[in-house]
Amino acid sequence: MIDGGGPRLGPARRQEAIAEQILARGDITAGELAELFQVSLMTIHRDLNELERQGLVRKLRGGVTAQPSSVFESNVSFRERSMRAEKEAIAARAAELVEPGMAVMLDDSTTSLALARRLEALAPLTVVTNFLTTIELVAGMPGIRLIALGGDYDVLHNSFLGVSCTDAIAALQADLCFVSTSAVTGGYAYHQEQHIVPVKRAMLASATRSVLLADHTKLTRTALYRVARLQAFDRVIVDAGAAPEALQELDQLTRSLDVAALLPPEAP
Amino acid sequence: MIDGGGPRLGPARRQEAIAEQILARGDITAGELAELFQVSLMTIHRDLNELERQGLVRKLRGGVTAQPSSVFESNVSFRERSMRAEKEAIAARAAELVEPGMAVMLDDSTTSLALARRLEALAPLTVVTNFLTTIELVAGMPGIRLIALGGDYDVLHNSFLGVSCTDAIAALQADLCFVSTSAVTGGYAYHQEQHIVPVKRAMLASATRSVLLADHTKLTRTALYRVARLQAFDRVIVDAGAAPEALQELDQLTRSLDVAALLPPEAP
DNA sequence: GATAGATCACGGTGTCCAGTGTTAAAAGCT
DNA sequence: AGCTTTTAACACTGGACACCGTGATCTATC
Repeated sequence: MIDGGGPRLGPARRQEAIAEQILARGDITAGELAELFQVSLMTIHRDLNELERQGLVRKLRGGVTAQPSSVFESNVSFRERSMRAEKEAIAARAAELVEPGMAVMLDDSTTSLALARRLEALAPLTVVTNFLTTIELVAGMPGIRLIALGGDYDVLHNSFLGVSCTDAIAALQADLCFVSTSAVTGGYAYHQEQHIVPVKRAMLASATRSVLLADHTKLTRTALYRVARLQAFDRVIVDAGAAPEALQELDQLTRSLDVAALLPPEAP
Repeated sequence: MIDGGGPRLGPARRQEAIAEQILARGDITAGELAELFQVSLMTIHRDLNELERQGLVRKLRGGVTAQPSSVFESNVSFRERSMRAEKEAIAARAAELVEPGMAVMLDDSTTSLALARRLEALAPLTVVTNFLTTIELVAGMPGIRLIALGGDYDVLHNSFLGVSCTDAIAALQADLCFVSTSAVTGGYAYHQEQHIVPVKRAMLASATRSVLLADHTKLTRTALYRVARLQAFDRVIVDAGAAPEALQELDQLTRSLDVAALLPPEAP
């Protein structure tokens, strides 16, 4: 009983809820979903097509099943909406490290994106990134010099990767680089996807100082590919939602740990 | 007497007309413009701020004057609207040279952009470009692999330039590259701006075959910086609006000339 | 300081488009 | 074939946003 006749959700929210429902139950029919969310069958089909395109579910005649992959690296717009407060808190703290005149490097994470939004106030600044979303954002900021990192375009992350990208990074030297990974455990930062790893490593190598950004959910997770030791980062920033024991352990393993307090919810 | 009480123009059109007016007269007051275009003073000021941001005019107290630069390299959205039919004709002809499976390189010109719009139908394909507008467009095309060329972001062209860009180009090899320049005269292709030149040259060097795209207005114009000999291009495509004698002369100077007939105006 | 010019802040208005439903046609299954 | 599920096509709608004007406020120039 997820939805007891509550207010209509936007399509994005509804698709999340549908995915959740499918992930939990394993499978379901389109008709059930239509009933559950009080929308037409057509709308459900459209949602399912979208979720299938994202690789989260499989449609078959008569219903839909969860994609049997254990990997769950969701797409940009989804990641963008989750942990928003935590990301903002981390971004705010990260912004304190940036001073006018610096060249900062940002990776293709939504946490970095949150940081990018705060950079206009710190102009003049040079921003280097391989994240198309950030590129489009920063391109509109007066006073900020933008250097884009090219490479093979990756739909899922909306960013540029591959050899061209790492080569381009190697030819630069930034004052400060901000990187986020999908998991942080046992003194190492991990990432779910292999092809992202060399890019993040190249960024670390081409920056004078580097900072790891990780919301607290990353601390209890694990992922397949090792990116770097935590000691490789000059600083690690997490939000205050983490368990005390996790923070304590982390503090032992990092050169400098920063716990960002959650900000009061903004009043638009 | 530009506007005799005709229908209200959209802001873009009006700003063009204002620029034209200023370019012709040298200077004018905000009040006169408000009267001329039948809009409020505030709107005129907003238009003038925009034109000033684009570097076309200079505002001073009591009026506005033309920017004394002879250069008139207008911005993307302006270029996009001019010579539309010609660009489409050229793009259509250029698309005939592209075959599925190829890797094609596109420069930061609106003519190339028109070509990019036609590429989805020719998938699978690899597209390489430094033009942010094209990047955003192609990123949404399934079946097309996109390789972005990074570099220093240039607001005016909405593209990436500089050493990082030429380096990235040099590391690649495309089957076919499409380039456009601001002027074509006396056996050479010229461009108005210095920092664009190395990028176009790098593209020529990194492509097996190269094509120059030029609408007929380029043939009677000239620009400061020499990009390359016309002989350096395997093919030159112009639209049918060119003067016969100009075409004849051009034919002598190019390896292979292609005159694209204007398409019938599309019926949306 | 007086005045004309420029900007700011707010609210109104029209347009555009994402999102949705309906109906009809197509495609699978039994 | 007969049914169900899925897709295609079209029209509607509500909200977002661009655009513009009005009046108040700020600023330069005399």
